[in-house]
Amino acid sequence: MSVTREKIIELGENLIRTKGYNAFSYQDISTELGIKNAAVHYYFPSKENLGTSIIKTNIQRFEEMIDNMHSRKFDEWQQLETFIKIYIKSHREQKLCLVGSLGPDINTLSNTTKAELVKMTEIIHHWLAGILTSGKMNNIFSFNDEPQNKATLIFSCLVASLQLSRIIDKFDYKAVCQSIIEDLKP
Amino acid sequence: MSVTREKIIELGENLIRTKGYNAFSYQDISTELGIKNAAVHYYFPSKENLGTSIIKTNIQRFEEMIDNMHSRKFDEWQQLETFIKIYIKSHREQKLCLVGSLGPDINTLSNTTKAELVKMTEIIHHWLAGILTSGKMNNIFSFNDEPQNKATLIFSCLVASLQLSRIIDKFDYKAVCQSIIEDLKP
DNA sequence: GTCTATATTCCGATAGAC
DNA sequence: GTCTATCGGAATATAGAC
Repeated sequence: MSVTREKIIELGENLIRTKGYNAFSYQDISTELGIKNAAVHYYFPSKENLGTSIIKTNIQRFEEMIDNMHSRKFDEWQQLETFIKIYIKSHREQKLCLVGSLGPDINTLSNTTKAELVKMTEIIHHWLAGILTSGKMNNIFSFNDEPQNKATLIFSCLVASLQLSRIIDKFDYKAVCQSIIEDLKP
Repeated sequence: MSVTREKIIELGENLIRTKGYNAFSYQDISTELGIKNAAVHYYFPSKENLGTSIIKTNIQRFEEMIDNMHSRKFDEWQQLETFIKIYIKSHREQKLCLVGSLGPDINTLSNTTKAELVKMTEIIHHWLAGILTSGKMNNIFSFNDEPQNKATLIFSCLVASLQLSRIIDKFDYKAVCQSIIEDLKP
């Protein structure tokens, strides 16, 4: 695996999460790397190709995190907090998450890229609903809603609060996260 | 006020809410109207100009709705439900709200357009925090959080659930809205 | 295998016709 | 006042050089 290829994936992801998919160009990436924009096409023939690869990389990273938490026997609270920490980091870096940045552009994505975005979003949503279900069963979490629905509410809050925090002045992202946590306490 | 001008505003708003700001072009609008793309530039010299006007129109519409609810003496529940109905309509039409579609693109907007988006978002957020505050004082709503923070949570849920509903299959948007409402009941 | 020169298309925008 | 012909530039992408 080429180093340039990895750098392109990383730069591309950051560009999507700061400027958006339809606003960044191969030029943005090539300039940063000190090469011509066409060189990027060698690694990723088309933009759709790059977009899909970026999402695939993220899915892989997410699944590795899940595996890691399982092997370390994290309970539901630890898992949720690890997940939320990803968002707090995004907020600190003034970036959106991939779902929140690509989601609004879904109607402009190719079928393969769209399919990958759907896959990623459903994996995260399904995982979140899973820990909410088992956490509720073990009386670690307390809430009335259907876990599926509660997962949607929490996921939505995390995603859109990142978006709002870049718009609204003096936005307290950590307070939002704290509310999500408090709300689940028995 | 020209009819063409109004149609451009309407088409532009729909394009932003379906494809996103950086994905639509003056061509999209002019084709729909059966004119040349340059004709659109007569009404809106630049895209930034059109974007700003679209947001201004939305702010006006929102403020008229608020005034209307006040003059009809809507209580906090009626106001909240009227607000949520806007989102249910957006969901039915498979469109995002303006904040949820323009928000992720904020770093690509001109200063004037950005300022207008900030204004619109803060107006909505501030209004929502307001009815939550008075609703809590009058024991019409029940929640522990700071109203400001609760407003963020609810606003975020509405915004991002629209985004997620276009990605995730069999997404129950009304259930999300119902949860928001249930959660506030005393 | 890695990258550059170059083509093509489309975008936003101006100048000017009616 | 309303719209069209047309420009300059940027975006994605191909063909081919090293």
